[in-house]
Amino acid sequence: MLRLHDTASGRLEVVRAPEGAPLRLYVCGPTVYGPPHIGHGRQSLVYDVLRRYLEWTGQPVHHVSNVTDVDDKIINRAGSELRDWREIAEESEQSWWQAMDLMGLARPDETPHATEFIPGMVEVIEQLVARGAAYEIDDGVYFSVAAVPDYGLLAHQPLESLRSGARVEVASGKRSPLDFVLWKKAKPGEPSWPSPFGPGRPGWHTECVVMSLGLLGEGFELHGGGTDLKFPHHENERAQAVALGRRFAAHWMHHGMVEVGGAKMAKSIGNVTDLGELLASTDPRAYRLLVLQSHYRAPIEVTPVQLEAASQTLERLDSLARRLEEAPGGELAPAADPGLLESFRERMDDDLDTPRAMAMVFDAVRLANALLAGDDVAGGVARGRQALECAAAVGLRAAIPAVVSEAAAELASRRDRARAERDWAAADHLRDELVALGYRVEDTASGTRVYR
RNA sequence: GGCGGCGUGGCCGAGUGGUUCAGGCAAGGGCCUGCAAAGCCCUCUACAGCGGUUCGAUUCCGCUCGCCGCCUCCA
Repeated sequence: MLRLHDTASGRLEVVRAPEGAPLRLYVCGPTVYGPPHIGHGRQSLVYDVLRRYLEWTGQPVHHVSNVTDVDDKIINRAGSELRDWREIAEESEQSWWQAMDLMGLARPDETPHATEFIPGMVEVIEQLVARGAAYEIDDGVYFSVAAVPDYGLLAHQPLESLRSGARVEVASGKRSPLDFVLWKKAKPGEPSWPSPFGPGRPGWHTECVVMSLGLLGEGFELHGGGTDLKFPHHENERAQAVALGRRFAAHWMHHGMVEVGGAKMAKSIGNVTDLGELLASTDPRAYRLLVLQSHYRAPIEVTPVQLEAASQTLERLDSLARRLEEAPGGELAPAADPGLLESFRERMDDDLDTPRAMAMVFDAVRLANALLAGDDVAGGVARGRQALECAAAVGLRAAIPAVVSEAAAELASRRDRARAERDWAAADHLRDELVALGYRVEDTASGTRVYR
């Protein structure tokens, strides 16, 4: 039974779908105005892990994640590059999915685009105006936070204290500095859609309300996103739903930021590492492992040193997989002792304690290796398979050794013959040849093992 | 100013009121091996500081110092 830290209550809460139904998960996706950075990568990994884990336990998931494809940032970039805003959005989204595929992420079941839901958003805005929760002024339609008695629930601050800290300028006509724009009236040259308030485009906070409720339904189980979205984005989503009289997310989860030298990585600060860059230079699994080795709510540093350490760790997983593949009688290994799988689930169910879960996995890896090296091969295989299964449950797959070329296989068997004849010079020479071909060479009880 | 979080061994990074432990990386020693690689074993015994509670605190409470996040766009 999964329990997660719920941002709304501040406590661990059981997150559960109705019997037999998929667990409905909504995650705030990217605004596509540039290539994804490693912070986006972490986010996608966190929810990929959650989703895979749930599915592994037999709980299906209905995962929706939006794509904000119309927004000031996109429009501004289009303006400065003298290009069509749609082109920016499309190309940025492409690079997004490219990176996600490279990371081995299961795509969300649905990826709604803001521009596809504008009529629905206009409808919601009209309803909010009709209910007195929104008002129109010169430049747009604004939501009145005063209309929601428990505004500040996610921020854990009363309206008054949020207002006193507000750094945002009071737009002319806004009733409260915290009021936020629902509909932006178009200026000349800006993309626009028709509405009763004149041509314009929606503000950012409305799309997620319309898409999540529309695609998942009221009271969907879980809404996620970066901790920086708690306020105001998620607060404002929720405020709209409340003002509409609709049940919104039952639970909220927020993941921590990627930091650089202790400071949040953000495009606005300029300390951003491109995700594509990282994936080009590292085994993408290393980033997944790095994410798994820290808790999702904690901030993480992603440095070359850490990625290198993670890659080394991965090598333990991969070498175990090679060993299992060759273990004599592996097919006859006894059924896995459920002990590890049970404790693994316990750790995961406790607010996705992936660091401890991973510690258990690597503990099991070590134990499996010890058994395999000793006289309990069957036990080692069973234990090893458990370890690999747990890793796979969170999307971490041991590398499947590349198919060895005929030439390499020939070199390997010649080396075995040389070794049998104790012709070490020839054996070492053959090993060098294999290495030159890009293979790694290990000796095993059954002879030379080559892999890439 | 308000709200929230953090400070752990050479590095990263978990966790807990008390016997033995996170885990990984790195380092050193050993085993195995013709050598190497992989693997296994051992070593490296830390919890910012100061008080308090307690039979006992890294873990609870208070204070101090340092750092960070949110309150504006942001994953």
